[in-house]
This record gives sequence, C-alpha cells and structure tokens, in this order.
Amino acid sequence: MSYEKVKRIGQVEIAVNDNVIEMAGVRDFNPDQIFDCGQCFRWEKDHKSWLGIAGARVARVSYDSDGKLLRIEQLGSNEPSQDRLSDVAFWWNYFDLDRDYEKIKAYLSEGDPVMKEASNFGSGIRILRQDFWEALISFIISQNNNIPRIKKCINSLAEALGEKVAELEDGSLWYSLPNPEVLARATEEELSACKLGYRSKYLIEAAKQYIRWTEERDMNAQWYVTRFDEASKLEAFCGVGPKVANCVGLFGLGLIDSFPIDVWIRRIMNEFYGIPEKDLKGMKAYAAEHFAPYGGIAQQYLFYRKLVDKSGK
DNA sequence: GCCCAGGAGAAGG
DNA sequence: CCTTCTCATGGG
Repeated sequence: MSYEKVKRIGQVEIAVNDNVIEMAGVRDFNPDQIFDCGQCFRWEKDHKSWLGIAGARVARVSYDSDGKLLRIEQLGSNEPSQDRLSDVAFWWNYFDLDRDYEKIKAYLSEGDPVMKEASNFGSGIRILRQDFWEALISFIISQNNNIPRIKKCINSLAEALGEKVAELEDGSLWYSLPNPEVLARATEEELSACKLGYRSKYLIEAAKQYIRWTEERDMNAQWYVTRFDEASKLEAFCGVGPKVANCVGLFGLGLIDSFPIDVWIRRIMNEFYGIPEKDLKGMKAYAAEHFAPYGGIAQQYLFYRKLVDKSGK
C-alpha cells in the first residue's frame, strides 16, 4: 500500500492513496463526540468507524488515538476529484483542523470548574464547518423535534428531492440534500412523504428567499458570508428564530461565538450556573461575558455533557 | 395514551 | 416589549 505524501500542515502529515486520505498528528479529535454531539445528522456509527455524507461526498471516517491518525475514505461511484488536494482541503476545512482546540479549552476552563469538566469530558469535539445551505435546512427541520426523528426527516428529504451521489458495494444508495432551486419549486404535497410537519412550508419559503437574495447579490457564490455576518441576521429566513439562527451561524457560517439556547442548554445553565430557565437574556449575557469569543464551542461542550448524561450513563 | 423534542410565527396583551 | 397559543409528527 503506497501512500503518496501530499503535504505537511503544522504538526499534521497528510498522505493520500486513491480514495483514502490519512492525516497523522491530528489532536483534539474524537469522531464519537464530533458526530454524536447534535451538530450534524447524516453520520452514523458503523462498527468502529463513522459512515456519512457531507455535500456530495460519502465517506468513512475513523481515528486512531494512539497514532493520532485520522483516516478518511471517500466512498461510492462519485469519483474523487481529479485533484486530490481539493479533497484534502475539503476535509481539512470540514473538520476545522486549522483551529487549536487545546488552547480554547484552556481559555474556557480558566476559573470555571464546570467548563473544565465538560471540555475534558468532550475533549475531542470539533465544530464541523458545514455547508451553509445544508445547515440552514437541517436546523429549520430540527425545531421542536428530537434528534432521531430529525435524522429521519433529513434523510427522507434527501431521498425524495436530492440527487443520487453514490452507490456503495453493499448496494446502499446515498443522496445529497436538495439544492435551493429544487426545494423552491417543491410543493407541500411533494414534501408530505418526508413527514416534516409544519416545517415543510418553512423550507419552501426559505429556499425562495435564498434564491431571491442570491440573485440580488448578482450570483456571488458566497453572498451569505457577508450578508449574515452575525447570527441574528439569519432570522430573516422563514422558520429561523433565535435558536436556529445561532445553530446555522455556528455550524454553517463559522460564527464561532454563536450560542444556541435550546431546552437542554436552558436546563444546563440553570443547573450549573444558577440562571433561571426562562431567562434567555441572562444566559446570552452570561455566555457573552464568560465564553466569548468561543461561545459556540463552549455551548457544544455543555450540550454534549448533558446529552450523554441524559442518555443514561 | 401521554409527554416531549436542539422552536418559530402569530395573536394578544 | 412580553406572554400564550398553535403548529405536525413520532420517539421514548
């Protein structure tokens, strides 16, 4: 098995062989925590690795903590890019490998034993840099919904309106999420099979807004980066309120100080920091004062801590 | 059968 | 500005 050494970035050595990318020396990385902390909905554990899809890329991801070796195998008939470096660049960005989480954990933990415990517990969490549009529709679907059902909704939406991007050896088919044009033209009847409930019309309207605003920006490929330079501006989308806006900002725009407050964070902040559960402004202020500029990362440590607690262990 | 879920929009105070 | 009601679906 000959791996072609591609490059070295900081402490990370990157090698590529056909569909497999190996990155040695990746720190602060735990796939179980990354994929199971509620930030993404299209990755499932399969034996000791994780199988999932981001954009049109289906992949199997595993990590060996002894060698700090991250292994990414791109799967399916979607031929890997001719330029291997673009695949490397995609995953490097997706897993937020430029960010020094060790430094951030130390910063957040200083003088905060709760955060120290939580960030140690979820020390391998990373904020995935997801596609903006995918994050937008995923978290519109997430509202007033539970994680297992969110996953079902998103997968059935992909099967119904997305494009087939891969067929694996076991015969399983993988579909991308529908793009804005397809979703904008869909009807609520078409979406009824996806069991999205009242969220169907939010998605369709949000897709129309996305297209309208894209055209206003003269088709600039990433117009949204400048338009939504803070999470609250995302509330202009139909179906996006304060909580979803912060999730989309955090996971889809890299607005790392976004602090999504959902029912669990309300309970956590009450339990750990003594803030009344209904005092959302107080929680927002507390996060701004103590967690900035890494509110979103702090939030994930707290959320994951509670999530594991809850699932009974 | 019941309560709830990574809430938001609309209506009413 | 804030509070309350409604929304569709199914996981636990």
